Amino acid sequence: MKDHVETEVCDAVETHGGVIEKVKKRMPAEETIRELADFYKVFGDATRVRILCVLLQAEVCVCDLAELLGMTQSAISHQLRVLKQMKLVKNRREGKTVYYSLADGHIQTIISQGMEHIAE
Amino acid sequence: MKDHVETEVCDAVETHGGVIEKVKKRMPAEETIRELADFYKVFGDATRVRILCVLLQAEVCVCDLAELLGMTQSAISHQLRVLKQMKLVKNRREGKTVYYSLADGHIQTIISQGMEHIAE
DNA sequence: TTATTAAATGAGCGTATGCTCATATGAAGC
DNA sequence: GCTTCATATGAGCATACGCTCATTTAATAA
Repeated sequence: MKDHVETEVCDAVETHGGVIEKVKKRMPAEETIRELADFYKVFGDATRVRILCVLLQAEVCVCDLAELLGMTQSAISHQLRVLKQMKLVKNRREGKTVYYSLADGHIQTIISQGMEHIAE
Repeated sequence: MKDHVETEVCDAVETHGGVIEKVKKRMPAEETIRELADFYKVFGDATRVRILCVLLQAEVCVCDLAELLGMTQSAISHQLRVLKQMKLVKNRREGKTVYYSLADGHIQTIISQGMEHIAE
């Protein structure tokens, strides 16, 4: 394995090189992929999914979320911040209370899509 | 407001208790949510997304993937294991070479869905 | 058998992540 | 002003994760 610089390709089939070039050309931009991964990362935590499942049903305040999910207000608040940064939820203030709701209709679709897969 | 034991709910609006009960009843099972989060977690890493993007286009072997993505064979192999455990990819052996491909048509849909969202 | 090549895997390490705890902010009432 | 209640946020910590490196497994060929 010391032939030429950036080649670690097995030589089982000679055509690999050609396939590699073709695939490379059609790959999404690195930035796009990174954003996509960051987006899905948000769904990759049970607490956040649970929050989204609640918001799928109703607009609720932080303390209700904490009660519903049996978690600390602080923990919920931290996660809501993540969800908001990724534009998955929005909020509105009413006096001392802050109400959160889904920011986007896609979210329902995305969750359903995942459900379908795990249902096999 | 000290009506029942596990109440940490704010009393901004009296109806919260009712909403909480309703939402609770319609929540997916904990196990389902955990599985869903684990499923999306797999998409939450740029390397794995890149691998999936490659496999979206062609069936390739491990060393081709490593070459394509400019990464170690070991790193790729570790990630392929994760993808396989989650049933996102399947493989077939041909001599010394192992070819990987997508295990499921859903994956295309899921990636597209994410792309749509980040495109805003 | 031994050698070679592709892939898989375990250990270890540095970083990221999700929580807790304490504190800060913001809004209402006194 | 001060107090209370709902929420936000920073620090710290324990765990999870993704890579590297070394080694092992698997298949072929000599």
